[in-house]
Amino acid sequence: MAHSEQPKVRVDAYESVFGALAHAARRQVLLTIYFNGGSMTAGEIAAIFEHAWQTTTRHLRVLERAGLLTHEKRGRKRIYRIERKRLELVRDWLAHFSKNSMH
Amino acid sequence: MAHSEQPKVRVDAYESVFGALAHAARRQVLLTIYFNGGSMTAGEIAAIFEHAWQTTTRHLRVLERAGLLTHEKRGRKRIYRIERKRLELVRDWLAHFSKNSMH
DNA sequence: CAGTCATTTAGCCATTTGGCTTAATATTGT
DNA sequence: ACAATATTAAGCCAAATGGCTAAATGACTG
Repeated sequence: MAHSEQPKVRVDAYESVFGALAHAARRQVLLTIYFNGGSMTAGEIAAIFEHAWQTTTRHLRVLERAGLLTHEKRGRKRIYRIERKRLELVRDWLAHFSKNSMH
Repeated sequence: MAHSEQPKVRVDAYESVFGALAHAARRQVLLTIYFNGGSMTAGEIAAIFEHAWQTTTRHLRVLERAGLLTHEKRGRKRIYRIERKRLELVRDWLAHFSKNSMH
């Protein structure tokens, strides 16, 4: 019966999104996918880094848990897509500092 | 001779700012200071949390290193002030995802 | 089916983080 | 000077993070 579960969900959303953005490699992943048209395979993404593939896989998982990426299987490839909408959560948080309440 | 030292500075800026925002307590500090008119003493800030003061001091240090806070001594108190301008760095980063380059 | 390709999962390990407690410092009031 | 106040600094420790390597999965190819 629609008992507000929303707030906690939201809070955790901030937690996971800000957490995900806290690593340079993950920010880089988002930018790269975006400038590549919005989606890329795991392999293409991994190729932009020097560190081991598996490390990138881990970053992708973090980004996905945060809702910033989704993936879709296409044969033996996995295509990751950026969820631009999810980034708005950051913008929303920043907006608090513009509501010029009482200054 | 103005050899571009700017880029690295900028990159580290993203690193420290996003890093600082990755912890709920630190986001809370910023919001609280902001809604308190932009500045608060260390004690007032510490009072909003259940954990030990010293832990808050640590968070304040992180926020300050990131340029999101500055402080000023006033007798035995330390007044922390939010640097709203610094938050624009986040907005700037997000802006990359609006430049509808090639989509 | 055996082999290769694309990718993830699992598990190890060093480093960082974020609590805590116990000093230390600096400023003010008596 | 002495005690009290406001606050940071230092150092300990458990937990989280982010690398790595080795193994597993799942799809395609001959």
